Amino acid sequence: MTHRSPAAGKPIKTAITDEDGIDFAIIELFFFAYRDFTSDPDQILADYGFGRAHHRVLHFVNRRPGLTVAELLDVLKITKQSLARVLKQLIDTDHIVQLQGPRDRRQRELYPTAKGRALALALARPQSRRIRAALEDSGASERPLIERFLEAMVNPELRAQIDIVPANMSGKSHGDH
Amino acid sequence: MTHRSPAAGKPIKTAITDEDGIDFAIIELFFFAYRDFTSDPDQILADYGFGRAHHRVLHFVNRRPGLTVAELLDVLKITKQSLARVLKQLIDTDHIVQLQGPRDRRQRELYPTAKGRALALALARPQSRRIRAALEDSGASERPLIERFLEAMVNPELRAQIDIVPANMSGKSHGDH
DNA sequence: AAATTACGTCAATAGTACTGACATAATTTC
DNA sequence: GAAATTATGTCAGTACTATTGACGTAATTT
Repeated sequence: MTHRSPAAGKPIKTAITDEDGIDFAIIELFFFAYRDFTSDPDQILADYGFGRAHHRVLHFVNRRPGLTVAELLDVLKITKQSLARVLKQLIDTDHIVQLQGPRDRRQRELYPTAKGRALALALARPQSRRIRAALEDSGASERPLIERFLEAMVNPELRAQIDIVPANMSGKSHGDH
Repeated sequence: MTHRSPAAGKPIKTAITDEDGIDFAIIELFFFAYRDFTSDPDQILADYGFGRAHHRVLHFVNRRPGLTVAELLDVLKITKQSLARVLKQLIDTDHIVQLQGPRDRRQRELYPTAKGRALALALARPQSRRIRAALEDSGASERPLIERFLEAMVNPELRAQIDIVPANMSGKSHGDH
């Protein structure tokens, strides 16, 4: 089986290019960029026995303290069962606490503890450093443009999730969407 | 267990912000953007019984026809065993063929078939559309800037992988790195 | 009182990844 | 030519993240 099987098609020896107007350059850059962007926190998480799923939960609980389980599922686009294990571990290790919802007592509002806040910051630090360096490389004044591009990459109907974020205003000023 | 366990820390009710100079806005945008960017091909892949791993292999074999297994492992940053199953499936379904290396007969050069090329294009099409739309939203002239930013997000020592790509020159002209 | 909602949990399964070990063929080195 | 190294393939075992389906409980709504 080291060679081609009898019914196999002929090998194409030319590289795929921008034929059909496909933007392979940016597709590939996006893959590499995200691969390395997530590699920073992955190393820290390994020390805790956590994975990427824990990071995402921790991030959003810190960003929107008091969100409910249902809201978290909606943001992460995963199922209840997938969240269960990860959330349980974060609660057992005292990174997150849940409080009974004030209006609806069935709901669990999720909050970070001091420990959970500290870990979220530690995980975000190398990512933020990478972003700052990349912004400087491409001209520091270009931040709003990068933000607009990334936001435009998100499905329009899901962009509402972004703007839920309470207070990330430090010169954003993109009130035009 | 619906409430806090006795030893649990106190809930923090304020949202994490740009304290410590952490760029949460872009961290989060990058997560959302990549989530939706990969959701397009994921739907197509499901029809074939393939996953994201198949997509990545297919992409790079089309981008660098004739690359060897070792080179592919290096680009994907996964292990031989992880690649094995995915690559075998792509070969069995006649999307990829392997030829004996001309210089070194131990090597397997990987090439796409017409079928594999077609699938790679089909997977890239919605992603490219998304990128084009996002570029238009942020001003069509900003493409080189977005490219520079994404490239700067990649680990410097790994940037060599990007430039291996044979011919994606359609007005790139960023020969300054 | 009945239906619905929010959440939790159990069981079974899948996809992607890992480490470690071992085998084979081809090339390189001594 | 024999020995070491290299490129690849494969086997066994494990882990993490995710899935679907089913069921249970408490609280709210109808």
